Amino acid sequence: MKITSKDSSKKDANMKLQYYQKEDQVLLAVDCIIFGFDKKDLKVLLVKRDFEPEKGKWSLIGGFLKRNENLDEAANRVLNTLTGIKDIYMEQFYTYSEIDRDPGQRTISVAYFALIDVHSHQFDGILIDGAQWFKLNKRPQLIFDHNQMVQKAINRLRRKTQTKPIGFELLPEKFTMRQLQNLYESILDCKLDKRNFINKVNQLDILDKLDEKDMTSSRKGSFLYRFNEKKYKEKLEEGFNFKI
Amino acid sequence: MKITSKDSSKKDANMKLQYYQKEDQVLLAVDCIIFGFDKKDLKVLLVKRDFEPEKGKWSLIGGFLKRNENLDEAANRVLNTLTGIKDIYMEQFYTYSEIDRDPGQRTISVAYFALIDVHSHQFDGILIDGAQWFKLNKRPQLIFDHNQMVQKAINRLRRKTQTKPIGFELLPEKFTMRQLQNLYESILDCKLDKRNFINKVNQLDILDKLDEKDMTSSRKGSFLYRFNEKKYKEKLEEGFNFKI
DNA sequence: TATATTAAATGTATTTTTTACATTTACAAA
DNA sequence: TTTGTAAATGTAAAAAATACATTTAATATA
Repeated sequence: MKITSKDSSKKDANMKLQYYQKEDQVLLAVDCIIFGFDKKDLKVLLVKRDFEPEKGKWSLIGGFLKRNENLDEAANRVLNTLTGIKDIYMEQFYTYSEIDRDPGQRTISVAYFALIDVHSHQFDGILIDGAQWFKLNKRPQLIFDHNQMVQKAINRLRRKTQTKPIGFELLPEKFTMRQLQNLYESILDCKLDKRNFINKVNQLDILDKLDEKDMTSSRKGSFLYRFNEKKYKEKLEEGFNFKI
Repeated sequence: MKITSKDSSKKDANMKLQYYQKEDQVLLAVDCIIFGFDKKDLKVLLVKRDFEPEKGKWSLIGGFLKRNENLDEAANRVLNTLTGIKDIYMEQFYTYSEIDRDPGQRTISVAYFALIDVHSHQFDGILIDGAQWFKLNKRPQLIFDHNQMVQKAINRLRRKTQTKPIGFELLPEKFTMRQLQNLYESILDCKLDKRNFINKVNQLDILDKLDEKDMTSSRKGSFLYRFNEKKYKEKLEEGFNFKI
């Protein structure tokens, strides 16, 4: 019975092949640039590759697309399998297709970037073997075209965080203004004026100021804020534009 | 001899397959959103599909990636084969991978948008059978996820033309200020103030004002301008940012 | 050759946004 | 109670964006 069912599924697959039979097929991979933010530094999660070719070298987290999933699903599966992480912000940004980009075999790779809160509980210590966080400007050389991918991801992140409120994905749910400023300073790689930054963020009017304070950074303590997504979406409908 | 040579090339192909043998392979397509600008209207070039499935319906121009080319090459080849157009501005922007997006067979499609000068000589009359320009807001329903692709391409075009001087790709080499303004008005779908627009463009200081006038639009005639790419690139190096 | 017509060309005052910048405050630790 | 430390706060100046009306150059026509 099992064999029969396998056969019939194969037949289905074959029937679907009727239209474009003569075309070349290729391997499709996904690679993920995983960004994290720790104190004042933007970081990227890399792994030591544990299979050939280029075994032992630093690499992005990646894997192959399977027949029964779309690319977003593949990216999430790969990420989850290799790191245990799930339900995080992820976005496809470019597809790499140079013929010899992967010496193992002709492979086209669709690159994603992901944003995670490094201090979230799903992380607590558990980084898989061979995975390591690197400060962006201290990252090692990567295999294939992965360096290029990281650079393009940084550019995209830089652009997008200025017009969409995705930066909050890199922070804990509750954060101080100073943390938010540090985040933007590290992403944009520049110094920002403290007062102007706070004024600007307050004008956006999409954060809730909490009654809690973070006491780790000073005697006085600094108020915690939380991104109010509902409010943001309401304002969007009214034509509001996020802009840092 | 021919057979031998074929065999050996097959062997080479097989040798390359050693690393990722068990992974699924898929068809990779490219689809092109070709934008043109005519008088006051942004347009898109569509074709009546002449093969199954969905034969006879309106579609983007597309084709399959071949083993011996990268995606940019595929996009250019497909465009050239189907329309005769070559050497134009083209940019990859998103990869579509829903499992049933193409009922013919599982196909992942990498979408490109292209910008052309509708009045350039390589066009002179010769539009292939079944191809037709449509005003953006009067375009027909398209097959598969092509409507989605066009919408995303428009968004990308809108964003990018505001920060990069790619709009000129849609105009003839020499153009009037009014044509340039019409172009931006149609891309951004809004009215712009004539004097402010001219002032802003002049401040950018990347156009050459020619001694020629275009006499078709008025008795007085209006001066022709030309984008000075060299000047633009020099200014870029000095930290200049294009912004309309 | 004078007149009419049409779109092109031009500048400024006002408003809004961005920038630069220094003092006081709240709390914990000594 | 004093001290040290980062947090909190507001305003004036500069720059950028906006709103807006008249004159001009050329052809066509009377």
